[in-house]
Amino acid sequence: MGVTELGKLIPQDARREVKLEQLSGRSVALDAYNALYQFLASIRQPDGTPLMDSRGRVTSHLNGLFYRTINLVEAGIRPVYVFDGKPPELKRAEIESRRAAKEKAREQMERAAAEGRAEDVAKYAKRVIYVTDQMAEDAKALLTAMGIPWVQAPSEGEAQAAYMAARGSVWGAGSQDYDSLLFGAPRLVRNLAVSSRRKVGEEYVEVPPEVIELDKVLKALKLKSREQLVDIAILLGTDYNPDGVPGVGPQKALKIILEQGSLENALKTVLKGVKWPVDPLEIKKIFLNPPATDQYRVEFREPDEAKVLEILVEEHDFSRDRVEKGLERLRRALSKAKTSSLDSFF
DNA sequence: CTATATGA
DNA sequence: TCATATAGG
Repeated sequence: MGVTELGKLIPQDARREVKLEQLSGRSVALDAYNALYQFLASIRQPDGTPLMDSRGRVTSHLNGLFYRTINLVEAGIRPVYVFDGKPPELKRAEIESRRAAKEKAREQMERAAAEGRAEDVAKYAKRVIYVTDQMAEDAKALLTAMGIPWVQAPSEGEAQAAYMAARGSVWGAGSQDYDSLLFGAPRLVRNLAVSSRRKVGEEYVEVPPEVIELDKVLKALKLKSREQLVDIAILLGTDYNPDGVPGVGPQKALKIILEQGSLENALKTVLKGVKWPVDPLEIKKIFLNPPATDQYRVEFREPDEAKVLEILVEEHDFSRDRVEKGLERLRRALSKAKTSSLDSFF
């Protein structure tokens, strides 16, 4: 989810649309949960069923991860996937409320199925998506076999990705959410995919990758610091207070922080009396100083092709032919990157 | 979401 | 070669 409202505040001149190839040679710390969730949401049959192996285990996340990763590497991009750890205590209420919403959607889906309303089944199925621990483990195993680095975050994955970008371990953080900027990533890459066509209603619109720089965002909004951006986000709503402040939208939030200078000041003045589900200053602390580790390595390896085949073909019933083709593309892309003197993967 | 088949 | 439809697991 993240802070969707914040997107409305980020003007066009702080965004830069790019072609995938323009990111060649750059490394990006990708929010793995974000990616897996999207694969699970979109890689489905028309009736809403995800891809599954013969034992009924969902494989949509592996399908998406395999091909997306190959495409990125082919474009010369070095992906590093960052997995979530333990969520902050502050997120507990929101996690519970999401769980409840999914439970409700699951009931609606079952009713629609019983009543033979196929379209509704597909609709509700997309609300009942869980990225399970098993799926994350599957994804890590596949990445390891492909020779692609991944990092286990102590807490929020986006915070870890931002930390890695901030200290120069990677060029940028990749996610659909804007939280990476709040966590201090100097650059956020959104829509990092190849086929960038996305369904909007009945139409398909092109959604190219875009790079958003924190400095440009602050400048465009005339903010003094990331801290003020965090303050605005808290007014708009974050994962820790999803509803934000009632009656405060992007423009008003910006105005309040520009005028008051800080959330602390605003709380004493224009926001006096506002009820918060959790202490807003605790939210601020998480964004400004989130748990992150420096126990990681951004190291690419030769793919273990036999292992990839074992996981995808033998274990999960992928077509051997397709996987071999994918591996060949990966091998070629890596060897190309390896011989290029400008940018070595290894 | 992405690969692949299909057919102008 | 390209756009569009459909399968993938």
